Amino acid sequence: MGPAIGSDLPASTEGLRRRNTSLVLRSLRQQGPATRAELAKRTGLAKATVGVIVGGLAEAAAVDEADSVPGGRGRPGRPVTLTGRGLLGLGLELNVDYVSAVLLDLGGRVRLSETRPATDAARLPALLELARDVVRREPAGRLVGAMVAVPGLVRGDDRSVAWTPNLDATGLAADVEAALDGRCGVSVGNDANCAAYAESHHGAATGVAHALYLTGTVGIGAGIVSDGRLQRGSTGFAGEVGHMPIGDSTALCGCGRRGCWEASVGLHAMLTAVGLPELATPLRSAQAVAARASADPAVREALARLGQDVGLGLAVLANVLDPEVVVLGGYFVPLGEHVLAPARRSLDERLPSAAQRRPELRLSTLGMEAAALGAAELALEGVFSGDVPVT
Amino acid sequence: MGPAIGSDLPASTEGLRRRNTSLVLRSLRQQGPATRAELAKRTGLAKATVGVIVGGLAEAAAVDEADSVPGGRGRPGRPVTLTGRGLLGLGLELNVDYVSAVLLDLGGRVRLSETRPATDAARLPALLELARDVVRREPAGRLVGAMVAVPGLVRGDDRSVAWTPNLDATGLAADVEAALDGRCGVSVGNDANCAAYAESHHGAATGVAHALYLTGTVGIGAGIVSDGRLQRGSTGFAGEVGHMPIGDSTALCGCGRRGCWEASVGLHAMLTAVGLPELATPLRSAQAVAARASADPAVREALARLGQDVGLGLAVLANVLDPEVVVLGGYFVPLGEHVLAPARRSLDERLPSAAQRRPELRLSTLGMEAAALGAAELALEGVFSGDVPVT
DNA sequence: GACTTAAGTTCGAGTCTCGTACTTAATGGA
DNA sequence: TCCATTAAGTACGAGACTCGAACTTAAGTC
Repeated sequence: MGPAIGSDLPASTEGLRRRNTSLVLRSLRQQGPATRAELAKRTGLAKATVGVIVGGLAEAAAVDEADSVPGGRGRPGRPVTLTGRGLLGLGLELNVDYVSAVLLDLGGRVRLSETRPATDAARLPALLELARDVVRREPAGRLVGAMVAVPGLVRGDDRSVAWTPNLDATGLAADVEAALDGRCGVSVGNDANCAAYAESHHGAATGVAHALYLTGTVGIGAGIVSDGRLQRGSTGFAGEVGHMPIGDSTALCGCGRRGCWEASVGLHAMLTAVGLPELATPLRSAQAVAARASADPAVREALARLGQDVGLGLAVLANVLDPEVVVLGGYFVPLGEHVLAPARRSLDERLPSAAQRRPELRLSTLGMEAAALGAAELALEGVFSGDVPVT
Repeated sequence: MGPAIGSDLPASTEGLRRRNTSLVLRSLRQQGPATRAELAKRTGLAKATVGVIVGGLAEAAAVDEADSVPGGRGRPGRPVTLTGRGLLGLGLELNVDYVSAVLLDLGGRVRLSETRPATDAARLPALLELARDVVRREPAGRLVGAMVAVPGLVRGDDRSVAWTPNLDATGLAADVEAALDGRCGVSVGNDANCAAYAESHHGAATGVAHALYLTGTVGIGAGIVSDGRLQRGSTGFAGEVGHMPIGDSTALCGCGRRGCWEASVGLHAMLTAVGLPELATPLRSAQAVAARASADPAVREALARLGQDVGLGLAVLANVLDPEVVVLGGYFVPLGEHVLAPARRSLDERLPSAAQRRPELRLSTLGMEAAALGAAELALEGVFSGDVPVT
């Protein structure tokens, strides 16, 4: 009759423990270190239960116990901190002109991160070598999972890739799994989705449950975080906003149609509008434009028109999704307020009613490694959600 | 650090039982009646556990046991059916020109349903009286919850209403709660959201996990069901698609701006396009238009243009949300293929890549009571999700 | 140095799931 | 007709877990 809701796995008493363990972990992540007694109050669990759970977490090297801090009345508590030394998530990114890797621990600290340039046939070998290197350099701790971010359409199975521009990603998950000696499962994700997840955990939308991430390169892609979860859609292709019919309806898009949003606000449209050439990477191109903008009012003017179309598309997205924060990444970052300010204005003009407030527009703070970082965070997700046992 | 994910309530052993009970209930709802042994296979629970759980459900009059059906080898099983006589959800709708109520049991059967015309100051009293009547006529069974659907912006708390056109909904939840003698909690929901939920359980998108519902009256509203859950957004206003800048960018909207989608595809735009007058209700108006369309090619032509703009907006929504099925409700229903066919065409033209398939476009099958039915279904949700104990 | 306060642990009771063994109710062949 | 076979459902004990109460421990306070 109805669609599937909630987990469809039977819950055993061990599942119960996992659930409550995840409760403690999330409390430590969101509200910071706390004594067992405080944790009991925060989670609603009994003191005794928290004691057992923290014991298990300490054994798995997920938490560390600080010295007691005297000061108040009564026996002082010993604060428990989520350091997560023992549990690691690996995030990888396979992109058109580079590969990168981020090794993240459960405490949210980046243990290692590296980006290497790579193109064409050298790409996949470079990624596999990078993965091997990173894992080899940090032998301590258990690798909980790994995820590869790819600029393309990833199916709902989190493994197979339906379509990628300019690069081949068939068999990617299996290749990476082999490179890691099968130390953990490997999944594949869309780069915008991964970056969106990263922004909602480490970046400009940290702690925001409803966030939208927009990345600008040659194409335009979005990642949707709703209620803290990534929205994937029925086939995994949600957030493919580049070809929405928005902006200049006569603009010719790379896809052959007219009026796609990215034909108005993609990298090429921006460069044509300001009259500057494309450089080696989108980021370099945008930096050059930003540098020119401070001197040339015509460039600023062109960027303002671009920003207006950005705002127009964001108005659509805001009306549909009602996000709290919108993060702009990719080539938008160097352009900063040149695009943000007019985007805010056209967004304001397009908000439906007085009751609705404008979502906050922010710039990404994570740089090139946003996608890999988000992939790592997603690799660790199972622990925080209680799906993966800590012990 | 990160946003809240998953339930933040501690899980006790009773919670475990609720969870597994909900597992059995969902299996019965989705896959139909089954013997205890079959249920054990379907859910992954032990036979003994299923036995205990079914016992509890039978005691609460949630399931009924049929006679054993011989035929195969071995002892025949006794199929357990989800009749849900004992557990009821009440759905109400407060609309501009009518109020309605649906009393639904856990088995998904509509026990009672009624719609009464009401306007202006008589609206709220009519709703309260209707609620009292309906509950009085079905005294057996436990009322698990009630929900009121309202055409307006409902905040994330599921109680307070931020904005409604042409009607007052302040204190609505409390008033209904009082009318029901506090027999159950009452929440408030957006009518498009409720209707969307109804379509994904009883209507044209039954069993579809990613569905989009679009209602057409004077305004245009959407309800988003993603992974079986309603998407509400950060403030509860997700799906307010009427004022997206789509369609004829010069069309003047009731909100004072130009280019809103509903200025192109709302009821008034449609009537102006075909040159027919507005009747008492949107449905009547649309029926008159449909009647005229079969004779008048100019009307068909106008509806085709309208359908094109409908498809344009759906293309945007499909790109963002990737739904499996889109259900059109409200005034679109009488117009049927006059609008659907051109909408499908313009949607096809706008799909980004070969990898992506077009979502199926269907007409709502639920009629006037869609919203109230969905509200009732939502009132029962807590039982299926395991949040509300059955006993 | 005794008292107070609060953190953390120990322990027994209660609840739940699970696997195994058992009972029950049908079929099918001798 | 009777008995083996098959499969559904139940009874029961083991194991895991949470919880509250009692207890121990480590500080500050009088």
